[in-house]
Amino acid sequence: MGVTKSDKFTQEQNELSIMVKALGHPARIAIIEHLLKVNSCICGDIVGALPLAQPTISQHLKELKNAGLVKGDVEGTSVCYCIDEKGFEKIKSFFDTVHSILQEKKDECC
Amino acid sequence: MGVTKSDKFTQEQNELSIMVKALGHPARIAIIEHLLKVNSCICGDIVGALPLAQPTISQHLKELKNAGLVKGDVEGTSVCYCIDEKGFEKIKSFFDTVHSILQEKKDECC
DNA sequence: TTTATATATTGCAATATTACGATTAAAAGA
DNA sequence: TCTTTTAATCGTAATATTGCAATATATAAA
Repeated sequence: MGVTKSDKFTQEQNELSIMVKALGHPARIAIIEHLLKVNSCICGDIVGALPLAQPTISQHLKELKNAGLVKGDVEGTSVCYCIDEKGFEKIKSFFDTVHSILQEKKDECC
Repeated sequence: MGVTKSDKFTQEQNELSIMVKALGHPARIAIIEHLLKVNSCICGDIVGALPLAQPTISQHLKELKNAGLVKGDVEGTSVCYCIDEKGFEKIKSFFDTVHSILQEKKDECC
């Protein structure tokens, strides 16, 4: 039905999947990579750097913001976007845990 | 248009986003967590462990398999699913990189 | 105040995803 | 062979996502 049964899963599972899902699009990966590359935080010139129209990028930025992966500071007419470390820490800690569990039980599987 | 413009992004961005996207659903997070919990690899009793119907889980497993995050070994009538470490290594290495870049440029941002 | 600039929002078309009942396929056992 | 068991596939309904043109909004500059 196109509708995820969120109520059937834990809050942690839902929260994690929302953050991870926000990175499940090449444009949003590209936005994050761009924000990492320019070493101060960057404004709307993300639009110039990506091959998508301004409204599309604005929408992607909104999703990244909702997921807690990006912050936006208004500065006059423009907006300064930058990475929200807290979100990335949460994701990283999940994958770190997966990795260490896999290390422990090395070779038990297929 | 509901269609991602993959051709406008790098192969790495596309591949990473496909793997990450596969984890962008609470059921698929739950499947991975389940596979980590049972310390030998587990078969179709994932269906018993999750609050979704068998065809739905089969579909989620297929997506995880396509993304290279899970492997399935046929064993008679049943199938033994387990985590594909290689996929998780790739994802982890992305988030490790993000983390270390963020460490370097501590406090430059918003 | 008018104008220019930068972003966000709206509305919509095309496509993708989620979920599951019904069915099929494939191997094991009677 | 027939039956049972397990998992995949098909078909379909409901909903979500992607992308952009057009438009709105908001601040700065003239």
